[in-house]
Amino acid sequence: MNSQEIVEKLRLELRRGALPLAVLAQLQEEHYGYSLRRELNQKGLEIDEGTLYPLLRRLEKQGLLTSEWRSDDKRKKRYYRLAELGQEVLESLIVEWRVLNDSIDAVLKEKK
Amino acid sequence: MNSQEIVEKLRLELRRGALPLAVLAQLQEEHYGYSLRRELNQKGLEIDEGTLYPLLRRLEKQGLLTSEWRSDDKRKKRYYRLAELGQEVLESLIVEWRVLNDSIDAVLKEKK
DNA sequence: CCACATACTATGTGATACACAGTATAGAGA
DNA sequence: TCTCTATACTGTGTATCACATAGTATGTGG
Repeated sequence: MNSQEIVEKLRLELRRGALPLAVLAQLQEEHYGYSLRRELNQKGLEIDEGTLYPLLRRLEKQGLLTSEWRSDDKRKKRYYRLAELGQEVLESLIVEWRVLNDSIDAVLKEKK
Repeated sequence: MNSQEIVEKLRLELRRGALPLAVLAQLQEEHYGYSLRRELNQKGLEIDEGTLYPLLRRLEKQGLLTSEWRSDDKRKKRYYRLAELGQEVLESLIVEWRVLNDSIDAVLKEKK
């Protein structure tokens, strides 16, 4: 395994944990899977379909999201938005994110 | 599963990806496992022994760290420090960390 | 009419943090 | 001396989850 591959793998791990946070935060506005993916992509968070859809189902199963099949134009889409529980969880997660950031900053500050 | 448990699980996932980054960054100074753990704990990054030691071995196996058994005082300890490859990887990871931060900030900024 | 974007589903795999348990030494206080 | 705690590391099993890959199906522009 070369250095490039190692970095790539660590990069994936790094993003992995941040995905639920990003998804929850983004779903303060209603989105369907595809538009959510586009939105996150634009903000620099590439997320595979095979990652996003199961994640959405998982978060819904946990009661953090609600969803609804609708056909606004012609196609049927599953629209997701943050549930009340999701809002609470999101707020806690944001706090955790800040804490984590401070910790990492503390480690990086020393020598960098 | 209640809201508390969900948050806790997501929190773990969040930190998970950041651990290699923190470990690599901290090992710009030499440390043995125990002192490394103490150091990270102080900075707010609690890391289990069962997580840290395997992680160290993995990073060494990938050539990012070098280690050496030594008995400075009485006890024998395995001292770790960043290898040259580790330095490169660390620098890339820091860049990725900043990118991720910007992305998350972009998502959070909208409504929070 | 056909290539492409859209929109979602399904399955298998590999990586890995953590739980839990175990081994062993050193130092301090009773 | 005995025991307790901190130190220091190893080993095994499990659950979770992102990703790879493939498949289904519909709308749209040329």
